[in-house]
Amino acid sequence: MIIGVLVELSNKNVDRIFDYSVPLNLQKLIKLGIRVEVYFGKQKVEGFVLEIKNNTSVSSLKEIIRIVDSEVVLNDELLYLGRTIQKNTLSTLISCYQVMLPKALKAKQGVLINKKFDTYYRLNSKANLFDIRGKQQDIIDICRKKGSVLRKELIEISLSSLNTLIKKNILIAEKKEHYRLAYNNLIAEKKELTTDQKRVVSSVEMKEGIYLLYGVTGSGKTEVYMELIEQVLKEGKTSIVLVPEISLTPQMIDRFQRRFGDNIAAIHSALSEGEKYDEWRRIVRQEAKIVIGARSAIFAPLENIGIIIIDEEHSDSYKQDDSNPRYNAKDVAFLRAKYHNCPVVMGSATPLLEDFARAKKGVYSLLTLLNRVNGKDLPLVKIVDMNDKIKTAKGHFSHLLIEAMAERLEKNEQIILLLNRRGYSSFVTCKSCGYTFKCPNCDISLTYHKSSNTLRCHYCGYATKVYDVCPKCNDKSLNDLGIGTEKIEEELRRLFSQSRILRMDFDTTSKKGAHEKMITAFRQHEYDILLGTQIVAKGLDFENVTLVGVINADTSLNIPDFRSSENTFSLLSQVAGRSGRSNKNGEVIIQTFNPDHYAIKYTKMHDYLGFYNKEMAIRYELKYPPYYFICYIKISGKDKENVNNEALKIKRALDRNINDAIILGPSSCTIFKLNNIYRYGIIIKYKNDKFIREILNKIIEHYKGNIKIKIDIDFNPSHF
DNA sequence: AGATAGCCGTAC
DNA sequence: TACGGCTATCTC
Repeated sequence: MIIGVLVELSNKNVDRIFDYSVPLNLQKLIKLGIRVEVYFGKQKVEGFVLEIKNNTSVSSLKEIIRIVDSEVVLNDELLYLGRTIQKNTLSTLISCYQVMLPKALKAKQGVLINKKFDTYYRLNSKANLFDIRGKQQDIIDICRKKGSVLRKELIEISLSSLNTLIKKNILIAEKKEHYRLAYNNLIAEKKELTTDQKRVVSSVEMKEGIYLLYGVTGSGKTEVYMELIEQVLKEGKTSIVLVPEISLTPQMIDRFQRRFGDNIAAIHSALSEGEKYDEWRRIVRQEAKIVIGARSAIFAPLENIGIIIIDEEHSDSYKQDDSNPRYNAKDVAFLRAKYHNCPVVMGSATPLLEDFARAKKGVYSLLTLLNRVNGKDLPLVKIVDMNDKIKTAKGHFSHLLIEAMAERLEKNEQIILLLNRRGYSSFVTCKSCGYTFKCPNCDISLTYHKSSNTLRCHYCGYATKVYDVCPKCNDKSLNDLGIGTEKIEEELRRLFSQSRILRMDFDTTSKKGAHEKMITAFRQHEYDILLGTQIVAKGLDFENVTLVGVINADTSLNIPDFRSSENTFSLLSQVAGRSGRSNKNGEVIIQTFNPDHYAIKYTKMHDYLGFYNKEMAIRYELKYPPYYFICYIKISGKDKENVNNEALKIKRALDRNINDAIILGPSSCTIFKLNNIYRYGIIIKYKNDKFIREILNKIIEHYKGNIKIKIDIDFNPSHF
């Protein structure tokens, strides 16, 4: 028997199959997708068995050292997914398999994470139970009753009696594996669905198909998901629910647990690697049938999947963009749904433009929920023009916002304040009028480069000198790059010294469980005002919140990214949706330097369709998705000259080989120099991807032996 | 990734 | 001619 092994080394030069022979005694244990340990050169490495065959062209074969797993870790479906993701993302095949598995199963890191065991005792059936009294008798009674009893429970009766019984060979110890997490298996009531929700549920056919559920904030999308999952569960099938990490709160998990008990497995970043490993094994053993998790949960080793749900589908967190493989969990969801012949349901109050376009075109089926479950209208949105100095006397707070806050506090209602920090500090804004420098070619904010003291466009490479006077208002207050939550908190305490203020941002929530505690405290009205960054915008459901204030709507508008308007509209609409979710009417106040910007205007009107039409026209004009696909190529290395030269060579090669595409760059990346590595980017806008991967593959092949130049390729990047 | 073989410069 | 650093090549 000969097997083809993919070794666990992340290098393009060894990212292929190497043949090994298998000693006779191990042959019957070899399966596709199992891991083996082999000598590779002089080093011992682990690898995945991807081929089982009888012959090879290799003249001298080595034998494998051992089989690592008792069970297959990559089933046929996962093996297939890995190959497909490799083809689509042009990453190494090994990285595609590694991304599917918990770190505990990764060579090197894995050895530190073990399964946890508990000791149990049971009665020795051959033991002589004559002449036993007192506490020993109590222990024996419990063991007789329960069969197998946890050591801890018996110690509570008497440690010495337990030890005596063990010594007399009356009790036999057993090791049982235990999971680090526990779920209640009590299954609670479910809510009666509204007519709207029922209509949506009944429109989903349980076969291959992609649905886009467009439902306004508070329209009860989660109830729809749970109803669909219940149907699937009744058929004996399994489900995956993807949510952005930020909205995978304990409340969310709790909600699913109350409905589905210990059928669920929740995978999120707050879990330790050991806990993730345990959840993974519960899934493999088919003990968990509903997997809830962020991006990587799409690789849950479930069999017989009946539905895949993608909540907040507009979220950019479904795309992995910081390391290889740069995959999108949505694409993987579509592959898995096809494999299992089941539907994918993607839901959002502000669907990603591309997805709504596909729904309109009929590629996806559109489902809508236009009314809130509570029967109330969406909250009233007021816009404050911060250019108007008379309105903004008190620091970052307009009079209108201060008055509205005072009014709500008077009524003992709660307030959420959003400090928009997205894209913080990369662009230059005028402090007095809010003017931002933009690229004349791309309509994208210019980024400040300190080293050369220039403003640059990261799309086309356009560069200009930094002005010290604002061209719009001639004021000399350029370059004030944003504000921090601490500063706002200070102002707040001065303005509302009687109120209880809770600040929530990435600094205050980094500790395990801190996020949950804060949310619970706010829900129980231990605080009046919740001040935070994006973290307060998503999915939270507080019934006493009647006012949402946005301190600065503009920062995310000025990000040098063609999606900045969409992201701003999305963020503002989402945070607005936190207001008035229960029986009290809600209000939203948005402070901005760009009151006439369409992203702000359509937020005010709660008009997703209006925004969609306007933004689509711009995308068409500027040749952005969904009219064009985008591929971003990053070329990096230590030698600036060398990197620049190679980037130019790549650009020329692309120009020669691709004809119906627009190729921009090379231009320097947002962080041009990082750890002494220089980075250049090339953007390809294309319609037909047939030849793109072919030529990019050749470029990768050409540079794979070159240690000086690193090439990263990102198809459909979520941002630049 | 990590080991090794080949190539060139410099030091005696 | 001996040593060392740099680079290209190979690992079943």
